[in-house]
Amino acid sequence: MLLSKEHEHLFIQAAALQELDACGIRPNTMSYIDELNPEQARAVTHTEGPVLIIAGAGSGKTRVITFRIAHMLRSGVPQSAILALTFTNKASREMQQRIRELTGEKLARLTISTFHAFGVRMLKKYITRIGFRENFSIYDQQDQISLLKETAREIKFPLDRLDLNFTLGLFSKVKTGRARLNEDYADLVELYREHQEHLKLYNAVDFDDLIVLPQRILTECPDVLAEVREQYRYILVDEFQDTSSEQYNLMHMLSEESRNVCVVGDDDQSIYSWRGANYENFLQFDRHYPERLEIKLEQNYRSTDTILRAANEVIAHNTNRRAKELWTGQSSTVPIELCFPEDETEEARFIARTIKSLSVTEKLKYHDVGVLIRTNALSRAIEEEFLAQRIPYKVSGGQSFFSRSEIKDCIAYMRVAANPDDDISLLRVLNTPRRGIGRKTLEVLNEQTAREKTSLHIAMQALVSAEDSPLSSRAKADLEGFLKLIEDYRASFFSGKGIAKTLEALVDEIDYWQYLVIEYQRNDQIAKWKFRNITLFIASIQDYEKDPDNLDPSLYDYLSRISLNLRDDPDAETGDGQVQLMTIHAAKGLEHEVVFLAGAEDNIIPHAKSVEENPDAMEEERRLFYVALTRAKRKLYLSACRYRRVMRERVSSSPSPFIDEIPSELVQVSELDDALEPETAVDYFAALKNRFAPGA
DNA sequence: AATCCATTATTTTTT
DNA sequence: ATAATGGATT
Repeated sequence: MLLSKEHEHLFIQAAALQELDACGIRPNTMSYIDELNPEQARAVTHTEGPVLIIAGAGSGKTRVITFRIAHMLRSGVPQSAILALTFTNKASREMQQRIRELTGEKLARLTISTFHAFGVRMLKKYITRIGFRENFSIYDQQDQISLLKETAREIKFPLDRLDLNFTLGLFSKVKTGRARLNEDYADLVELYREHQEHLKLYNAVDFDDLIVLPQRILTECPDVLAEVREQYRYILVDEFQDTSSEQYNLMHMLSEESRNVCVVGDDDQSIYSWRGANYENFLQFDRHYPERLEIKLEQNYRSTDTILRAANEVIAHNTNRRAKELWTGQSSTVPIELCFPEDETEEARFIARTIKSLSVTEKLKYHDVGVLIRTNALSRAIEEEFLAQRIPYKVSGGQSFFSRSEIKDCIAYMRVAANPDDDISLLRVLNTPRRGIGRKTLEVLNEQTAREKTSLHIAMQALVSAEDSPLSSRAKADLEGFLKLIEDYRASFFSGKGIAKTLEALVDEIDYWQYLVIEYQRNDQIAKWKFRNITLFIASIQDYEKDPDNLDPSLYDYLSRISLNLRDDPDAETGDGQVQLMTIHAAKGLEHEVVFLAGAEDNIIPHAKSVEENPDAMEEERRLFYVALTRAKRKLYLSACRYRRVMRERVSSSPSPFIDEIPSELVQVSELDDALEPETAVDYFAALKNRFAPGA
């Protein structure tokens, strides 16, 4: 190919104009075409047939996708015919928002959702076709771990020989066809079978099922397949590099006939292989859609030349990638800044101080700053410093509001009301608050469930009414009371009373407040704080119920939102004027004027555990580092501590090997001036005190 | 038989 | 620092 860059552009521009012509749209009515470069325009206007868009970091991918959908709508494609699949809920919300702004239309019939949320939609509609009952529960990792423990106990699998996380990961691979239970894992075969059987018994599905079961429906019910294909004639997949084989298969099933499928991705930003993301999908796409149009977006509009060169150099060390070179017109003399703080406290202090001074000297707004970390655990020191320095910040990800024990208790009650066979949730609330149902009673119940192959709820009903019940009359009475509670509130949740109102009454009836007071008698502040969280939770359910955009506000719908993280976190504030603190994974797709990468150390990135488990992970860790670098628009800071507190010990730490892959002329090592002013020290303790004892 | 209390091991990333 | 487990206590 001897065409110069400009010639190539002209050539592609001409092709884009032709596409427009073919749709009967005159270019001058499509003003936004002028805002796109030729490749982008082509990607927007080529709506028929398969398209593969390789979109480098910062190449305007989101613009292309939103413009493309807007363009299709303007060309007369009905909203209901379009299915846009994203990877995270944040991405799908954002896409919805941007398209709404662009078209100025209500988008009630447009489907933009994550693969998992789409799976839930399908299951809600069709799950009875494959022998499941309605009102299924969705089990997250936590629930799955509890279930695995229960199952192991039941079949007397020695718990101390069971690595729960490893086993769960293996089971997930088995279910999605990425591993087999061969002779190495012969002892796990029974456990796996029992585990799956329990899921079905409890009318529960896991995250993998959300992708696998819809495929089963489509395979077993040709009428459903035809119906769904007929509806979604245009399919778009964002973050294609993060799709798993199962997700790919689902997408392929839907688009095989219409062939209008557009996938957008960047292999250099594939950072979810631990969740099944499969690089092979690019090759698979080439095979399944040989007539596809391939478009490469390589012009970067985000970062300075310095940052981009560093990122390019780093990622070039990976061997497994499609050739690609990002370029930008934005030259810069501002170097990447690297520093070596003594420990994580000093690192946090450095970050906080730098942000403060930039906000004065450069008039930088807090929300233009992103602080990236490899693991959630690294956030603590930084959060404490931000609190001390009164820097407003927002953490995305990590321990969310919904994983607090008091909220989980509420959710478990709601889940049991929706699906009484959900043993895992039932076990959680059975004796919370304490109602005298303890170990011995549970033993009897467990015997019954194992013998009769039923859920706990059914076993309880049987034992309460049985004449020759092995239970004491007191235990019987306690169980009976519990069953009646569940039955009453189940009815109430499904009556017109409202979810929030019912939950409020339930919390009141079980006297959860008293329970908190007893559980936390040494610290009544905590009890107050937790009860306040419940109040917030109830209020957020009320908001959900009042929201006119929710077509069908039911308990069931609300619970699936929560399981998919599709919810409005009452903790999350506007985000305006707040420094964004998050993991690199959570930062994908975002950009910030100034980025700090904290903990750029060996064993953190690359993460020791991930490399130890799987040597191939090295390249993925490098991609992760690459993603971190390319989030920055103007200025990038890297910091690597000399020592770090790991658990309770202070261990020495060395810089990440990836730092050495950045050309040294792009980097400036900066000295730390670590004088801590006395009044800041006072503030620090005041802030801490305020944090742990609010209002005191 | 249920609950209380001290000792022990445990931290990757997310739908 | 937190959560789960096992032994002592009511």
